[in-house]
Amino acid sequence: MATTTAARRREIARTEYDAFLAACPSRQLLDRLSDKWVGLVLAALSNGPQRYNEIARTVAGVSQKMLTQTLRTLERDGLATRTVTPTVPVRVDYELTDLGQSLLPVMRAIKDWAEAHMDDVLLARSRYDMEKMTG
Amino acid sequence: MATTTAARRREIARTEYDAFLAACPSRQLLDRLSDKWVGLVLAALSNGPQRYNEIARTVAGVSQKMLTQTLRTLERDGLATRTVTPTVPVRVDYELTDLGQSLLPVMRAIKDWAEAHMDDVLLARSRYDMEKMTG
DNA sequence: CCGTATCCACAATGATACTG
DNA sequence: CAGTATCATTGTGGATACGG
Repeated sequence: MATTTAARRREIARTEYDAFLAACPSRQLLDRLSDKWVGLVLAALSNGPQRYNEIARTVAGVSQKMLTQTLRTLERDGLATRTVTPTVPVRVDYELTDLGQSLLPVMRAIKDWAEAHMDDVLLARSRYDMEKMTG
Repeated sequence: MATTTAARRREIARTEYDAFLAACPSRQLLDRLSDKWVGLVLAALSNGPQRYNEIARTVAGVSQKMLTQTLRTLERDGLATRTVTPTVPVRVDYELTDLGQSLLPVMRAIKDWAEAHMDDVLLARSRYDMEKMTG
């Protein structure tokens, strides 16, 4: 009995913690921003409205599936709008909302830190790896 | 021949883009920050040096494996230091470096935006889902 | 042109058990 | 106390083919 208690308590702790994380605003935001394509699409849209294929060209490496998925989550979260013009063939424009615009300074804070300090990180990394090898 | 060319060009584009992303400082930073546990460990260490088990208690939901892995990457990237005191049993302290400290304002920018705007996002999300259901 | 649907490969995470 | 090693599971993204 006693042996199972520890495992059981860990399990409960994890469940509670998962709930806590799921409700944590910072984590929710980080989950969005850290998506492989969100940042790039945000950057593409920061220059004004864009058509689907324009974004696809700007974010050259993205697959159709992931671009659509990314744009859908942005729309769902109120960060971008999707406007369909029912011509033939159809035309779809995406544009940042005010909420989406307000995210740009945050992205820039990240970019600024990265450009200022990532070389330090890279240096630390190679030193660390070096020491590992030499013993 | 012509049919394979399109797929081939996409493949090349993806390879080049992957290389571009791998070299992009912002993406490298986002990859770190977005790690499930990095933000939480950073927050734990923001109050000063901590022992391994103290961090484990603060970040209640983390497994031993992930905590160790997270701390190792922070150390490797020069964001935290690891100090071993060879008593019996051994004592290990972790502490943020200046570089690690400089990351805290960035985390706070993220946290501030999240606390100010995530309810808007949640609202937009539920409206979007509602419209989906009602047709 | 702008997607959706399906399948598949691989990386990330956690549970568990063991060590100095 | 502070890890390491292994296995099982899940999630994420890409390729491909098809639809409005």
